[in-house]
Amino acid sequence: MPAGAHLCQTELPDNDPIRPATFGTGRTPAQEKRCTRMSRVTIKDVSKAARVSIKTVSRVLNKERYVSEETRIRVEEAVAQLNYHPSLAARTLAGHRSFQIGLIHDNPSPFYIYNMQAGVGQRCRESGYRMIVQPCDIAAPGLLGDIGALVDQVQLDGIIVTPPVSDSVEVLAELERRRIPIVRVQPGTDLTATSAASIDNVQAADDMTSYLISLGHRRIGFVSGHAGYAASTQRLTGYRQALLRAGLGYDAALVAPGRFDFQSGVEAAEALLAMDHPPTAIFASSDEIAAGVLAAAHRKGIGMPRDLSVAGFDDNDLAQVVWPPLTTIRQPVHALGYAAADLLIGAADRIERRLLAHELIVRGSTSAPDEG
Amino acid sequence: MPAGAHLCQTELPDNDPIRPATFGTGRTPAQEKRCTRMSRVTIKDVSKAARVSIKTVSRVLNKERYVSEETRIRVEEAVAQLNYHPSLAARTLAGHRSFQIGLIHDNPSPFYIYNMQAGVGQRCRESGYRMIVQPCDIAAPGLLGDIGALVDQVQLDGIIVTPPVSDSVEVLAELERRRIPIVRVQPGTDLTATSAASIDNVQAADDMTSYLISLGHRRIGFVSGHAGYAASTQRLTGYRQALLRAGLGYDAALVAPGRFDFQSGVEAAEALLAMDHPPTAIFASSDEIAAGVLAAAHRKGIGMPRDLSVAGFDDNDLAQVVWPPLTTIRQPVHALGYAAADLLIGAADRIERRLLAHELIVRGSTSAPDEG
DNA sequence: TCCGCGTATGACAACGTTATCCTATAAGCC
DNA sequence: GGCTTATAGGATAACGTTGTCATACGCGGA
Repeated sequence: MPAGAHLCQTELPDNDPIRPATFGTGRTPAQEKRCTRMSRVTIKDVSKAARVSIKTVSRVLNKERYVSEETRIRVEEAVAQLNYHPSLAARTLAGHRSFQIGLIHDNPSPFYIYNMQAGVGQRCRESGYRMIVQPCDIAAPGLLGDIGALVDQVQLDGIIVTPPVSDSVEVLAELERRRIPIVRVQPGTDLTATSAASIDNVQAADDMTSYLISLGHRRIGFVSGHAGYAASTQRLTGYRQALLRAGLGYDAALVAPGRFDFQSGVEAAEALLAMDHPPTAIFASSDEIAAGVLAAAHRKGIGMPRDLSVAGFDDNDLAQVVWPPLTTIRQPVHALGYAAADLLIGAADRIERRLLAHELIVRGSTSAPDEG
Repeated sequence: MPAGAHLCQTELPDNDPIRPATFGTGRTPAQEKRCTRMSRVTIKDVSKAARVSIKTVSRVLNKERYVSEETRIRVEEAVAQLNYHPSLAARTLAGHRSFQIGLIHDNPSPFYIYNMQAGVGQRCRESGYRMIVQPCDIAAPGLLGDIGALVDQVQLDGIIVTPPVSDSVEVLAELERRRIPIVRVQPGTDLTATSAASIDNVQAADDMTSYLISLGHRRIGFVSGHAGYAASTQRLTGYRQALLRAGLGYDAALVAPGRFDFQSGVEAAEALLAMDHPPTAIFASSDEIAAGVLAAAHRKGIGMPRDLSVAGFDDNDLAQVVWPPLTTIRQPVHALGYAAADLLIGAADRIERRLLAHELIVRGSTSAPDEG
């Protein structure tokens, strides 16, 4: 895949009489260089055009001090005129910044990844950084090696880790050994170890549960998320906390295990709805799970929200697409990504935690329970 | 964000008596280097450990010829033992390859992006490439400049462009000026201009339409995709072609404009179902649109599939989540991404077109029309 | 006048690889 | 034996930036 391999065709004809096959080319290295026409515009070209040294061009590019207004303008004009873009590789090699940050994820939700990337990408663009996305499998044996290789090879300026990788102590240790700035999204453990961007999952689950209680529900089922995620535990905690505060008591039989996906929602709903005293409302730990609950209820011919209220968590695209549309908690995923990138790029080197606001979104999937 | 700024603390105490503040350090550059403990493992360290020259190490890393088995093993052992990872920046600067490929998209479907990235990412990992993801806005004024900057700065080895950017002549021209290998996903125009990975949209839409006809439907509505996408036109062509072949005739009144999203499906369905002679089946150009059609039909109390059959296109997660689950065309998005990356990394420099197979998936949203 | 200091600029050595050229050895052939 | 050829490996110059240090100038104060 040598991109420019064919560019120099015309310069050295094979039968060049000056060049006997057994000896050198008879040219100085400078002459040899390469076909100049297509070659890259470098800082040298800019420095010539602006009649300054390359160091001065470098100073302008990096907004360093001690450059006169007049010189700065001359350099900037040359840059624009030549359409010059500095080589990231050279900057990385010479300086100690690569202008690249990594985004590591092993997350089954396309919505989450998509919005996270959009947020990170936006912040990157604002400061001329590049985003290297590395999907991974948290259970794969080579995970640590892969991540280490990424950091070492690319010389990342920082790295963003999303759940559930954000709570892997092995990954965290591997990154810390490399002294690279880390930002975790929604970490559940070691909250002071790194910078982080989060929402308050406990409070959010409490809000939703309280809302269902306020509608008049007394038996509220809960479908938890995947075991490896801190958010799963936190949301369960919020659910329980709201029940206890309302004096309703916590019944473990009303809690079904889920895995943040549709199928687990179907299975959990089938189990909950088969109980002698089925719940009048089910609070699912994600919109995907809630969609599964809806499907299971549809299949049983249960009218919603009249005979069963269903609530989700996330407010991704799914929430408005299913029928009935989901009452859910809006999680600001785009803003989480933006904040995470900002903690790497914009914030100083210190550890900081950003807590973003969630929001209760009421749609058609919940109502007061039917009397009878 | 200087990652390693604090690493050298212990080496040069401020009151170092050997170093008067006004003069140099009195050390040779080599001594000055930096604290060796934390510094990067380089090819030099490997060459020392393996007792060969750095060039030989380079040869082993790049699998070049003329290295004896014995030497190769010694080098590989040293690499493993030192946990050496070559600097991408240095390789890029010195060689003609950056081992990075770009993925450009402006696509509203998280599912599409997610699977595309997974496919591209998998192929990249297999060959040690990195994937730089650049979301963009095809209508933004700075688009061309952004893409040019990406290619120039990072010195990408190749670039993958997904719809609708894959049909932007401006973007294509900008990339071709830079002589960078391009692979387009699902291009609709200039098919011989670049390598490409596609499915046969016309045939797929024909397949679905023919299937609906085979069920007994005679009035089949169609909701098209967004105007800027080649796939929109192609799918409409397939729909029309199947109708004409079956002798049913093409009725433009049965075609409603859509935009590949849920809301446009709702609007299109409302229009189609308000006709005097509403269609007995609606073929939507995407699963998102189909979900909108389902929602609109639910709202009108229409029983599905009994009173209305609905078909989608893509077979993304949505198709199994909505009620009833969608009959749709499976588009191998992951495989498209893998193929696209493979065309850059694995294939020679020539232009090649890969056509991947689609599949008709029958689920509960379609049936024979109700007689009456 | 001389020194010191802040500002503005340049020369040149890194940075860690690959590419080019060169040398050394061993094998094969006349 | 001498020549060529294939194999193996080294020395050194790029690559395009940033970092370090040196230098030049102008100005205020001793």
